[in-house]
Order: sequence, then C-alpha cells, then structure tokens
Amino acid sequence: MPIDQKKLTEANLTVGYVAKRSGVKVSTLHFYETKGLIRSWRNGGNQRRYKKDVLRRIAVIKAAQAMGITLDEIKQTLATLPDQRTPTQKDWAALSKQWQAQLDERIAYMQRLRDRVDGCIGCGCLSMSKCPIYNKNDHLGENQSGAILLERD
Amino acid sequence: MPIDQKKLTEANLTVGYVAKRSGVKVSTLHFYETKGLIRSWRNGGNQRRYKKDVLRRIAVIKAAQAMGITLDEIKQTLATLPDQRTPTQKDWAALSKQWQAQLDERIAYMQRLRDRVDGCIGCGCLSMSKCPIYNKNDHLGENQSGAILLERD
DNA sequence: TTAAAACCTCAAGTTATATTGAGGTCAAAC
DNA sequence: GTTTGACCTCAATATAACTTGAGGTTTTAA
Repeated sequence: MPIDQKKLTEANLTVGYVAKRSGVKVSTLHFYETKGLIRSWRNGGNQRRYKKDVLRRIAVIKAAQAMGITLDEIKQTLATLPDQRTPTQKDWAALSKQWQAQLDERIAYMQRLRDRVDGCIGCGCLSMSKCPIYNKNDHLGENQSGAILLERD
Repeated sequence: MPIDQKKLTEANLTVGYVAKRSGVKVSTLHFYETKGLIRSWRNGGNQRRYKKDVLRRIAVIKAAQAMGITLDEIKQTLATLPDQRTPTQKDWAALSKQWQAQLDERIAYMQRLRDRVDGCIGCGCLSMSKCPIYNKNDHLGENQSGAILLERD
C-alpha cells in the first residue's frame, strides 16, 4: 500500500496541525491528553498522531467550557461517546442534549438573577428571603455559603 | 461617654461577627481587605473593626461573582461608590445598574449558545460560520482563540 | 485572674486550567 | 547530509480566589 493511500485512510493528524485547526496551543493538547479528554497514538519517532474526530472533540470541549462546564464534567460526558468506533452525528447530538439542559438551567438562573438584582442590591432592605443569589436552594454551585440575612444599615 | 453609647453610634463590627453575618470566612474578609474590596480600622489591640455597610459590600461582591464578574472588575465598580460617606440606596442602585447590562449581555450570549448548540455540536458539519461559540466577535472573554473552522470528518 | 475564644501576621498550600522553558530528538527541505 | 522547524518530556510558573497553619497577642467570661 503506498504511503499516500495510508495517509488518506487513516488521517494521521500531527499535533501542530490539530493545534492550528482547532485554535488551541500544542501544550493544551498535551494537557487535554493527560486529562483524558482526547487521545492520540504515536508514530515511529514517538510523535503524537490524531484521528480527525479529535477536532470535533476539541470544538465540543470549548463549547462546553463556554457554557460553564468544567473539564472534569466534560470528561465524564465525553466518556459516554462510543469507545471503539468514531462517533456519529447521533452520538454528538446526544452529547449536546445532555448539555442543553444544563445550559437551560444556567440561563434560567441568570434570568432570575437579573430579575432580582435591583431588588437585592438596589433596594433599601437587602432582605434576602426572595433573592436567588442568597437562597441556598437556588444557586449553581459556585456559592455554597447558604442563606445570608442582612438587616437595614 | 459610656462605652455602650460609643458602640451604638459607631457600629464597630468585629471580623468574627461580620463573617458570621455575611456567610464568608474570616480569612476571606482578610483576603478581600488585602484586595481593596472592603475596609476596616483597628481598635487598640490591633483588631479589625467594620462599619455596618461592609455587610452590603460583601453581599454585593457575592452577587457580582454569581454573575461571573471577577474580583478585579468588582473592585473597579465598587470604587465608584462614595469614599467619604456611607453609600446610600441610590449609590447601590447605580452599582446594580452597571452590572445589569453585563448580566443582560451574558444572558443573551448564553441564549445564543443554547439556540445554536444543536446546530453546532449536533449537526453533521460543525461549520462555525454562524456559531456564537467560535465567532470571535461574539464571545464573552473566556475564549480568545478566535474563529475556528472545522471541516467534515 | 486565668483559661478559652477570638484575633493577629505572614507564608505556604489548594484547585482549575493552562503556559513556559530547558534540554534533547525527529523530520522535512535545501 | 545538514540545518531548521516540529516534536518530545518533565518541571516550574501563572492566575484567580481562597484556605490552612504556625506562632503569637488580645478579649471575654467564669
């Protein structure tokens, strides 16, 4: 089998190429690999080679990060992709569905935050009973402090 | 002047009290002070004392953080509060107005993200031309990588 | 008055998400 | 064949936002 043929069928992408195409640095690809977010194999000279679908994985990682999802969570969700075969469009759609709900929740949270922010910060009382910021049943994880009660000052 | 009187008029809050009332740790109050987010004075024994409005400052800091605003940005906005007098309700309302716009922007961004996430991740092309995630004129600062173009895989 | 609780400072540690650099190897172009 | 750019590993550094701990002082309450 000629070399060209081999290249065509296996799509060995170098780390530099993947970096350029995906817009992340080579060091980030190394980092993602140590974190188990992407995979590569090595050529004869110990250099990384990637399948084309790594580009979509990276796109998905970046999209999920923009949604506020941590790399650990992203890793867990990516783990639901098929291990043996290249993911299909359906596989990716299933992923996006998982995140859609989180995104909806986050948007709803931000909207509650917006609707109340004047009432909470701008008003004279700062009573937190109705406020999404300080209601411990209504936060998004960043704020574990629970309810905070403030009196007039 | 009796001591009680002094306490009543000056509202010397101890760091422990402020911590308990605001729901943050004493170490966090120290930290915020080194960062210039809150202020205190010292009593005879070098212990911190606070005015009551520190409680609102902390509430505001926490609210802003929940909106995704960094401490540096919060510091800048808090710096627009009056320096000499205790901030009034109007002062606080002006603050919240500054953040309202940022919050609106962030919500709009998340909504665009949601509206496109299926199209971007779930679809077969991953062409990024219409996608808010990869459009460098439409991000929120976390993602400096600029436009990323991906082809079919 | 004395013991416990609260406070002080300053340095180091923590987590997440990477980036940078040193020292060395591999591959591609001339 | 040699030079140059791409790649390798591993350790250190960076940033944000805190937390922890050691060693010592002050306040409070019995």
